[in-house]
Amino acid sequence: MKKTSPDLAGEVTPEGELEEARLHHIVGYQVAQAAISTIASFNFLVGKEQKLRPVEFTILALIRENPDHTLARLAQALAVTAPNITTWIDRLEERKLVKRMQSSTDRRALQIRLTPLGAKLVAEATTRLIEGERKVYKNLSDTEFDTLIALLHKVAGRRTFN
Amino acid sequence: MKKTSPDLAGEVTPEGELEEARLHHIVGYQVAQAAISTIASFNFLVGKEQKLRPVEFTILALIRENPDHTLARLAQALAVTAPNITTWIDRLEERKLVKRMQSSTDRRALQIRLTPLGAKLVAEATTRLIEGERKVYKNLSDTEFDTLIALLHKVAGRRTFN
DNA sequence: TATTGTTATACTCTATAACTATA
DNA sequence: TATAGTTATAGAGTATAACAATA
Repeated sequence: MKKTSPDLAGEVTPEGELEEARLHHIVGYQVAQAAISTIASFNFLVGKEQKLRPVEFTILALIRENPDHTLARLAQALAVTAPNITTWIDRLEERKLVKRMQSSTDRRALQIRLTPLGAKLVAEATTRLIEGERKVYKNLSDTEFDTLIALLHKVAGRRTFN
Repeated sequence: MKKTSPDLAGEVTPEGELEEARLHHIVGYQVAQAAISTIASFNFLVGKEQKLRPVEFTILALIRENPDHTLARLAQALAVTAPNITTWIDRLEERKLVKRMQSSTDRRALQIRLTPLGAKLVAEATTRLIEGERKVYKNLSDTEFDTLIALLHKVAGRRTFN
């Protein structure tokens, strides 16, 4: 990679190291940059082999955690719209990974559960990820790893601002 | 919100608290969940008012940090394809926020710089975000906040796995 | 009258392929 | 022959609106 120097045209901005440093203190920026890494890591560890996208794993994981959730609550947890979640669940149901079940108390609502196949897939993917991430992110100590997860969980808990 | 109990159909998965706990130890999962929060936070703090999307802010921020980067390197930093970055830069250039400049050493390459207007926008957005996020994520102490950012930076640094 | 979920549809985003200009 | 960037185009993802069924 050859180093280049630009034709300064006068109407560009001058440098400022202070400004540069400030960007590193924005959580959203760092989360976005970290997400690029974790998505690539996911695809490397499980995505290709299990034919599972990050979103699909997250959906399965959320269903796994909240087996009695309705589609509406699942959509809220993923911050996507209702028609959107319908499409994703359609696809997962076609692959026999999840199953829509009618609520016994509210006949409008559907509840989503993993099938044994879906549960198996999530379990396998989870194992691969837990073991794989420790290797991928071996620049973090075990303590740092656990701290990071705890702090991210705190961030994720905040969903409303006013 | 009414609590419901599903019609168990026999082919659904039984529960398992151990499995549930394991999901929380996947960095990618926690990053994805945190990103939902930080994107919502961004839109609340600057997105609407400055008509800037998270991606656009990230692009401007990256240009701000690396003013001599070529489009190719910018695309790599964002993990998007070349045609994709062309479109984003087109839009930002139309708004007079960035400027393409021909490299003096490689006549194929273009280097991207912020215009004064672009630099002003990033600076303002940065200020809003730094102040705003501290309020939004007030469930984190200042120390935790700094630790989180440092650890995310470590994660973001890992981009290749083999 | 409000809510759950689906369908229809349009819009945005992203990726692949083909092209040019230059190295 | 390989690389930087653009254009053209198709596919995937997402959102809004309208609808049926139920609360």
